[in-house]
Amino acid sequence: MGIVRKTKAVNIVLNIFEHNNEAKSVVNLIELVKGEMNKTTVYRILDRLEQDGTIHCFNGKDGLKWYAKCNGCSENHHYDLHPHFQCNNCDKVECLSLEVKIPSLKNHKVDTTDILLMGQCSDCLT
Amino acid sequence: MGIVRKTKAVNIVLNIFEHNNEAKSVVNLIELVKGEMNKTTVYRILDRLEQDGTIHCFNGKDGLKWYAKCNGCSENHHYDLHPHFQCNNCDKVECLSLEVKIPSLKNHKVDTTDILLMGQCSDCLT
DNA sequence: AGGTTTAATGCAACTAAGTTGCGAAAATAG
DNA sequence: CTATTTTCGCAACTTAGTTGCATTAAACCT
Repeated sequence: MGIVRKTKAVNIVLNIFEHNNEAKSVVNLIELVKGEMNKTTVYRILDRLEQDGTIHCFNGKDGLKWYAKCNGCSENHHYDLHPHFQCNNCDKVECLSLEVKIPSLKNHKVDTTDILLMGQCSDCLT
Repeated sequence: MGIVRKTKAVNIVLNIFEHNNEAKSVVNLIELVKGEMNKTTVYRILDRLEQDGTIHCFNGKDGLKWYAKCNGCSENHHYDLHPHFQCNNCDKVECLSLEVKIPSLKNHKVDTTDILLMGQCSDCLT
């Protein structure tokens, strides 16, 4: 069970994810809402939103935690298997709506994947 | 330019990677050589071995740095594009020698990939 | 071999991400 | 409007990883 009360802080964080579709690092989120709430609160709200299936979590290229809005996820099912792209130049992360076929492994059960492509984004290529 | 001097500490670290083929987290490596060298030294040796193409670096499921021996890498070319598998139960990481086909993205230049599969390893399945 | 150069190490102090415990504040139920 | 219980703020903490500097030890040179 994730969010049970719609507090001011929860709304602020939700707003950020609803206004643009970009993934955000926790560090960046904390910076964005500095003055409006405490960093502990940010971590806790993100946890709860993730449990609800509202957002999903993954690791960026430097091992930092990133979050982005979910599309079609619920508390019980996380369809987070899409890859992410992070720009080596501007650090921006995009969710990619591609299917990446993972060949099945013998004697292994694969539950989730974390696929990060790195390179130059369209803005930084020009 | 990575390793220029074969010191006692370098040999200890190299030995660990040569003796078994498993990937190791930096945290685990520091624990393994505690008493024989300083953690700063471990980080610096790993940096240098990576520059030489002897080992390669990737992020584990919790954002920690992991290293494993390279196969066919050199200082100038890193063929590290193979995926890794990390067990959700015992945390062990394996290098997978599979090709994962990444569909090309328009307006993006993909330089490297970091692909982590997570689930149950063969030891933990039985 | 012995002395010199310079890479590598140890140590301590630091940075930054993320966590924990607890008392206070604020949603929501009744 | 009050009581209950979640959520928040704060401060203190943990842990991964980094930095600067003085010391040690490879390797190079005659």
